[in-house]
Formats: sequence, C-alpha cells, structure tokens
Amino acid sequence: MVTATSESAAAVLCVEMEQHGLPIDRAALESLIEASAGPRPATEADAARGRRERDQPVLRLVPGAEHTDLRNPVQVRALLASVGIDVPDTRKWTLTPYRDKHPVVEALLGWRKAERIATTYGWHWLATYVETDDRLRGPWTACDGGAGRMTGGNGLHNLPAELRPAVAAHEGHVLVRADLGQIEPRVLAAVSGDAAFAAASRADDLYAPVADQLRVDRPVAKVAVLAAMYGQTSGAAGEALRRLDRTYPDAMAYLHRAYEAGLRGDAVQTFGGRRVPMWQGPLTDAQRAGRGRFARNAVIQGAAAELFKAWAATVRLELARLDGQIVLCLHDELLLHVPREHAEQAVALVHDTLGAASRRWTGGSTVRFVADVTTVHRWSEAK
DNA sequence: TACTGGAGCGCC
DNA sequence: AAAGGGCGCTCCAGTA
Repeated sequence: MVTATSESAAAVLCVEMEQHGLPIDRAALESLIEASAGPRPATEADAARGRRERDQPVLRLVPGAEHTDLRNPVQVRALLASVGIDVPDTRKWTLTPYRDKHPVVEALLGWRKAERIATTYGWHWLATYVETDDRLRGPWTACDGGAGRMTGGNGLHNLPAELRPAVAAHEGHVLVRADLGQIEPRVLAAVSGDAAFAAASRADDLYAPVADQLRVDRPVAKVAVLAAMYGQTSGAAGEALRRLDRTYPDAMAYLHRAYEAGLRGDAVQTFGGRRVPMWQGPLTDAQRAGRGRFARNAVIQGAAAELFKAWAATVRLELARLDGQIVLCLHDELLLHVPREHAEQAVALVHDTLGAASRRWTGGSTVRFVADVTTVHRWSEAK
C-alpha cells in the first residue's frame, strides 16, 4: 500500500517536473559550453570547421594521422597501434594506464571529455531543451528500467559536473539540495532485517562501525559493502567480503538469495512488493551469473528507489505550502527551488519528511536514514 | 532512408 | 579464471 501510494505520487511529481523544468543561468551555461565546444556555429560549415579545430591538437601529435576520424573507434585503435599502443578497445579505463606512454593518449582523453559536451550537451541541446523562460525541460518517468528507478531525459539525469554551475536559482529563490547519505547500505539493513547492520546504520558514517567490526580500514570496508551489493567478488575486497558474511549474516544472506534467484531465472521481489522479472532464454554460465548480479543489485536499487519516492512524495506535498517546487530527482538527491524567505523552513521540512517517510516505508525499523541538506544559489556549490 | 547494435561516456 | 548494478545520449557501421 505504501508502495502503490508513493509510486502514483511519483508519477504526479514527474508530470510536475516536466512542467516546471530545471532553472538555468543561461549566460553561465553559454560560457561553459563555449569553453568546451567553441563559439556557437552559425552554419553547418561553421560547425564542421569547429570540429576540425577541436580534432587538430590530437591529430597533430601523430605524424601521418591527419585523416584519422577520432569518432571512429576502429580508426582510433589503428592510430594508437601506429605509436606502439596495442589495445583491445579504446575505452577510457583501457587507455588510462597508457597516459604516460605517448602524449596522444592524454590528448585523446581530454578530447573525448570536451566532445561529450560539444555533442550531447552543446549548442543544439541548449537551443532545443532550455526554453525561453530559462528552464531545462525533459521527459520524466516514475518507474523505469530493471529495478524501478525514476529516470529523466534530455540530460536531466546525466548532466556533466562541469555544467552544473549553470543550474541556478532564479530571482528571489534559492536551491535546496538534499542528498540521502549512504542510501544503499542503509536500505540493505532495512530490507534484510539484519540487527547488526541496522546498529551500524545508527552512525552518521555507516562505514566507520562496519570497518571496526571487520577490523579493516574504512576504505576497505566501503569497497567490500559496495562489492557485496553489486556482485563483485574479485580484487582487494576478497577477505573483507568473507568477514562481511560472518559479521552481517542476515544482510549477506539476503543478497545471496537474490543472486541465486537471478541465477535460476526466477523473478525477485523488492521490499515494497514490486516484482522484478528476469529475462529468459538460453544463457551461457557467464550470462546467468550476470543475471544473478542484476538480481542482487535490483533488490537494493529497487528498494532504495521506493524509499526515495516515498520521501519525494512527502516533500512535494509539504513544499507546496512554501510555494516551492521539486525541480530534479536524482536517485538519492532532491533539488528544490524555493522562495528565499522560505529557505530555512524548506530545509527543516526535508529532514522531517525523511524521518516520517522512512518510518512509514520500513514499517518502523530501527535503521536510520540521513540527509545532507544545503541551501545554495548554484547546484555546484553544494558540498 | 530507417532502424539496430556496439562503442563510448555522462550521471547515480 | 574471472566475474561491478542501473539509466540516457550520441556517433558510427551494418543491414534491410
């Protein structure tokens, strides 16, 4: 019942966010785009010249590579081979170890970053989706994908950090940014009913008591917990993972059961009662394992989405009294646009509603959820 | 010409 | 032996 209510409230919220849009400082956005993509092209020929000018500093580093198309991975691979770098693909994490081997690697990675903004978030994007009232608008869906998160289009959900200074409150308003802290492990504590893990959630930093219990350093504890939820068992987390099994048996068993269901191809159910089906068909062992990892993560990610929506729905209701709007939902983060004179009340509201929503959603567990809340002018100023 | 899948990368 | 989940977006290459 809680789930049905918050899912439908989230759908209403999506319609509202599509109407409200995300407030933008247009001049700031223009100068950030210009810094990466160059000046706004007037014609198609102008745009082509701009592309050549962006490519030049990379191509210049390799003699004979003038005609390489940097947008074609096959050609990029050949270019790298010509300077003695033999790689299976040209992804960033593949190339990163070669950064010092030849200057073209660093140049290429920098080019990719700028090219991302030039294409996906460039002048065309600005003209199409930032409307004349300086609001960025895109489609929202309340429950999408494997585990049922909210999703947003037109860049609302994957705006590069570089451009975030351009998301700014309009005249007379502030942005209230609220982040759920360590949401996934806290959700695991709640849905698994693991008493020891729930006790760890009482801490502001959940990983600190976990590290103490496991007798490892905090970074190791964090990697191990994340690895358990994502299904990674290789790497440095190995021994810590075994200790997790002993220290938090109920939480780890919960993840293990989901993994086994995924292996078999059985649907899993989230804490809120939503069924997450598994894809069927003849699968290799590796593909079945992949489905197991998906299931393992889906029960966490999906439950986190449910809690988030229950919270957002409550914030939405209360915020209306302050003439505020929810303008962005980002999995574990809410961005509110609020009249300046109501900023303090909005901050208090966000904390209060989290307490109420999490108690309602968990049915009264002792797991603690925390939010980091800041009042800012620009989105990028928070934290 | 229109569509699909892969590569690649942005965010969580 | 090795094994990290999800989404959206753009470009390219191959196909119908």
